Amino acid sequence: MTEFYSGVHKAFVSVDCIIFGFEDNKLKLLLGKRQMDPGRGEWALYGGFVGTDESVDEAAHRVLCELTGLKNLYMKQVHTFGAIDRDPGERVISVAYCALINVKDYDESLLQEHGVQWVELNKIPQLYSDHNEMVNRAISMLRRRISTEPLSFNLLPDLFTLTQLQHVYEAVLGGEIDKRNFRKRIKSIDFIEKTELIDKLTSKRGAALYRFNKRMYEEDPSFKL
Amino acid sequence: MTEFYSGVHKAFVSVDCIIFGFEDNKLKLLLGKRQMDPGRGEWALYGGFVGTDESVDEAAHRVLCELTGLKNLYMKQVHTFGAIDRDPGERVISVAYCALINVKDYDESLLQEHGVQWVELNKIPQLYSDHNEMVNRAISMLRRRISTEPLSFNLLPDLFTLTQLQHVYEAVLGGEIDKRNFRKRIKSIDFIEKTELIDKLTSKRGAALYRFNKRMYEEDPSFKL
DNA sequence: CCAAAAGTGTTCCGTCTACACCCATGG
DNA sequence: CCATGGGTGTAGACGGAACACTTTTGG
Repeated sequence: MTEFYSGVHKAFVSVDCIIFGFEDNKLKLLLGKRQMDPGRGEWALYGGFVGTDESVDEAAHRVLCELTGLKNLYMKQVHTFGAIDRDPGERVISVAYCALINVKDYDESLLQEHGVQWVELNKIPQLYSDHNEMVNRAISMLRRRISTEPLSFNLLPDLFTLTQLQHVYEAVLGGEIDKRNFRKRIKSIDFIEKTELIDKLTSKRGAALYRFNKRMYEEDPSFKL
Repeated sequence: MTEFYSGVHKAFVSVDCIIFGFEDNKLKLLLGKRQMDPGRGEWALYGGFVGTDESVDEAAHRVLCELTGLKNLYMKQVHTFGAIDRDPGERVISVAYCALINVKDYDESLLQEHGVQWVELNKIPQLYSDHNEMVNRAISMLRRRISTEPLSFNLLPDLFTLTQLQHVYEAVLGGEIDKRNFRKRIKSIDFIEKTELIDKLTSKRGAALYRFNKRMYEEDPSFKL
């Protein structure tokens, strides 16, 4: 109940982004090699410091936007990491954020520019400091939430086929899903709308394109898959 | 990927504790009136600053121990709050922690000493700064997790009756539970052990006392209630 | 002897799971 | 014409929900 500003030390506060994307039916994340000390050259998450003129959430969105050029992406706090020596240089407390992006929205040239690349989940190297732990927590969180919140659409284009959607669930949950059971459940969900459009890219016959109706979801935000 | 220690500001980092207890078949939390500016006299959570010589998790345990005298309590990070003006004085980023304690372990005289008291969940007043939001998040987290993790035992003495246990679930989930179905499920859980002891305090007939076998749970940490 | 809490099984219903074949089309 | 992915229904198993009466004993 007591607060003394004096005699209490301050710390740097940073954000680190665990950025998931979906490509080639695989879940991937965006990693790069650190271009600064400490830890130069090590694989790491993309991050940045929280400034005076922004909240922690705003800092996370700013950093993500610096990297991707995209705003208003899905982003949720995962956990705050505060071990004394987690940063070898200074006392830095870091708030990890999980982001989901549609890989097709991502400008490829920015990958080069920021020195980051998409890495498959099962090929994640050892990362700087406690970043592997951040990734692991983000993955568990994603697995837990994907069945109760409409997250999967953030990894796909606005229009998607049911096969694509199923592949997202398979990639996140790590297992095969029965096609007929999956589609049965989807049919019972009002806010996944079938459009008149047909995707002819992935099959000769063509597959119906669906859309996530956010407005309808918000009217009745119950979800179970 | 870049980190500049220079030109980046530091912030105070604090922890705030949402402390749940179970008494009179009600879920309660420990609140007090702030004894310091800013916000002196307002209802608030108990908190403190993170020191140089401790991790954020350690700070949370230290603060909780200052208040209750108890160590090794169940404690989990809830969320980090980082709005620019959440503290009217300085830039303070606060990590909220949820703790579960057995009210009977708690020394009543400490309540007076620290100026805190047990408040029923549905009688929570308006709190200082963003503390109401912290409480709300902690409650949702508790509700979500109590069905998949063996949290309930932290709110009870080592030995408890099934009726007590059921009351904990009813208080947390907010609804009545069928006694027979509840007990059927408990019977199928190996790590909730029936002892030979009988509690004669709450009923004339006497009720069997049970115990949470932590070792057994850790061997097979699956749980669903 | 009665009030008060402990303790005990069965039936029903909805949900999840397993499973195999036909369709449309581009090359 | 055939290879490729798209699309569809049913039956059986399982788990959760509803439901009422007997037991014990202190006062």
